[in-house]
Amino acid sequence: MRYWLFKSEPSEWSWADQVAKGEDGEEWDGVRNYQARNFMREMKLGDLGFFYHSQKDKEIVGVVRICAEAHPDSTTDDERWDCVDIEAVAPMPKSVTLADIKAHEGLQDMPLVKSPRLSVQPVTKEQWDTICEMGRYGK
DNA sequence: GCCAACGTTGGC
DNA sequence: GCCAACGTTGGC
Repeated sequence: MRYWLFKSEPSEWSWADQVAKGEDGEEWDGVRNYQARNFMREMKLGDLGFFYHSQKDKEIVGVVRICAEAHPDSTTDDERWDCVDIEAVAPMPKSVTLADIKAHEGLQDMPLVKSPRLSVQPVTKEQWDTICEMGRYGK
């Protein structure tokens, strides 16, 4: 099982939009970046991810699960682009802000901090556990 | 195949 | 709203 982070601008696609989709999930489409695509190709059914709001909020607001592995992006005919489907699992009881992450020992190496523009990123088990604790995301 | 130009993203 | 960083595109 691996962990990931999905970044979205809330005005484009927010956590509320994701939750509204329920168990059907939604394509994480529109990604036109090779690194991000490659990460999506590595994702397995059941992997978990953080849902991050960029721009105004800059915080992790919820947890999602991969509910379909990589398949062609339906928003383009360009066969280079694949995407996965994700479904909302639960909100973060306490959202974890970018400032929190930057201030926290051991989290400064996250791509979120180092490569803020990468829209899909891997998260290590240690980082995952730390952030869950910060967000009071329980077992 | 290189590299300059351009567009986009996202933090501040 | 600005600007820096980065990735992609396209001309050569």
